[in-house]
Amino acid sequence: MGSVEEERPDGVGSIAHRVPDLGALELLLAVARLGSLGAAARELGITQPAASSRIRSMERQLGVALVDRSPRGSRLTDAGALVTDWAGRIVEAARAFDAGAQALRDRRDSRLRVAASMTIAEYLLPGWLLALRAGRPDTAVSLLAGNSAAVAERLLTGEADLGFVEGLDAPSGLDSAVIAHDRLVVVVAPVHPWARRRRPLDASELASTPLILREKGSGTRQVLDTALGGLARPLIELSSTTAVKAAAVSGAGPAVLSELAVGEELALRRLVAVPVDGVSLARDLRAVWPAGHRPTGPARELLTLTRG
Amino acid sequence: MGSVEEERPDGVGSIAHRVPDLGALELLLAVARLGSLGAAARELGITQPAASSRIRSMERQLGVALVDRSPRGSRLTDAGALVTDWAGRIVEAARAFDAGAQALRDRRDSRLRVAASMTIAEYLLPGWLLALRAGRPDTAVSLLAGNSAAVAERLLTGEADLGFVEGLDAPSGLDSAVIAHDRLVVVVAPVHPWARRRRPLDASELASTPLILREKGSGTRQVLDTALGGLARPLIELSSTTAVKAAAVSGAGPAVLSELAVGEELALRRLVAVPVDGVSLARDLRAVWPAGHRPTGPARELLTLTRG
DNA sequence: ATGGGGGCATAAGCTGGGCTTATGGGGAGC
DNA sequence: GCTCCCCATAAGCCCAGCTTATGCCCCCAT
Repeated sequence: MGSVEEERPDGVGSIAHRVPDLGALELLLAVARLGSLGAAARELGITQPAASSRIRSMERQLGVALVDRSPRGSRLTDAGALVTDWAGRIVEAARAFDAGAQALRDRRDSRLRVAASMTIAEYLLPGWLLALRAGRPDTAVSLLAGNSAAVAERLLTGEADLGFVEGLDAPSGLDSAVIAHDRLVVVVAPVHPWARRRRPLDASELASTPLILREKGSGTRQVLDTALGGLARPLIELSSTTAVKAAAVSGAGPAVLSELAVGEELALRRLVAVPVDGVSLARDLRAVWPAGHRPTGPARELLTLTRG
Repeated sequence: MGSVEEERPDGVGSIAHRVPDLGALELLLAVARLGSLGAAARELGITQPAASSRIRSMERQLGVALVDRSPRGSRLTDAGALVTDWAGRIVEAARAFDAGAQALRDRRDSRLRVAASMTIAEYLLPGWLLALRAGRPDTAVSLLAGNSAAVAERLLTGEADLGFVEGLDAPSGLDSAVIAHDRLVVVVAPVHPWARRRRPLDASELASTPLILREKGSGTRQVLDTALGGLARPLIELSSTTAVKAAAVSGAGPAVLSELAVGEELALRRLVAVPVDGVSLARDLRAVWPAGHRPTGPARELLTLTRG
């Protein structure tokens, strides 16, 4: 009201200006945990005035009082407790990001070299890396992402210690253990006619409908092509899972994705799963390693984590 | 190696310096979606050089090439696709944060005033608000968090249109619909002796063990006290779910929390659930409204979302 | 072949947010 | 009453990120 600014209809567009940055959120979490601005500042290696000012500017930005200050410490307000919890989820995602990014970078002198398919690297590995870091903080992990064949090759040439692939059968020359199951799902935006569909799609219907797909060569695409007999018709081909999801959410058409990739979207009903019949879209997720060389050390540790 | 910096053992402490800020992550997502730095820049309302420089500094920070630039556009590298997906999850959490924060602030002239218990406000409402915003972008929602009694009062005095509470029975004077089920769980860090325990805990054992708890008066605490006959022994009392989780994860002792609150921690094995027997820790999550006044308009919309 | 447009990079300069140091006031405990 | 631990304010510094102004490259259409 009264501000000209952009022509954005408030709620669309850059969220970064409306959400405090990660440093501020971490600070808030520290304040919640430690009960004082000064203590939180010390933990983060900044000075108390810096913490004080940062919390205050966060309160100004959000328009809500977050902490009750007193000469004996600071406690969260009710709103502050909520905000802090929401902040925790952002920070959690950031930690997963960091764990993954570090593995992408560490290529040198890593004690554990992992090769994984895209889907697994995207959705499962960061969590595993976090858990591993919790138990073995000094284990440097490197990550190479590629398709099943690339993973197998890395293992056989000794460039990787442990691999993860999705698919119906284990690559030859490798031992494997099934660690989880996955399934491709057909998803549409809630506004799409298929969202209300009860009668399952069959193979021919799926094959004759233009779909939003990953490009040829991706594991997801291969499974679908195989299931349909090489007939999947692309509406558009996109280069990343994220792009496919975004297109589907925006209503461009039906997409086919791993259920790992759309779990959250389904929960939030940004996407709706369409029942499918007569098409085998299931696949296993496997840990793989060179035949006869049971994983030891950090690799064994990681393998244990993945099976729980 | 070679840098003095902090005495932090790399992996501990402030994550904010190792993770690009939200603006950069949003930019990366836009680049992935639109296929060009310039187009992404336009969408975010910045200039092309700004986008170029920001992506470049993000690549420098992460030590990984994210996009392949060409005179005809930019595409993600393999590593970039991974990073973009991980970034998407941070941004998603940020959107939930924003939706929640906006509801905390909007107190005035909101078309839908919601009152909710802490647990529901923390874990479920942001997702609902996002979904609501997707369908009805112009619905201003305000959120008041409080215990069941407070929620009931807000509804009865007309200060709120729709409420959400957790508990065994619906407050009197209100109509209600069960929208989900919840259960308190006993959780410990993986290093805690109870983490390997097979034999379920019984009520007396739980009552005689000092626990990390929310403070008296919180809904979670009340359910536990009731289940144990008012006997829960606090090891420490903390003011927020986040603080309780952090204490439990750090191994301070067993904590009792809603399973909604610890879902992610259990999945990542940062916490382990301890089996419990002979203590009724289940509770319903209910939508509530003044008796006889079925929700209409935006309230009905939201109610539909919660049952999906 | 040639000009235009879309794509990206580099350079120079400005601004503001977030940091620091320095200082002051308020409550609790020995 | 002295001391310690809170927090707030003020003044100044610095760098990250933005903008404007260029230039190069490639493709395509005229």
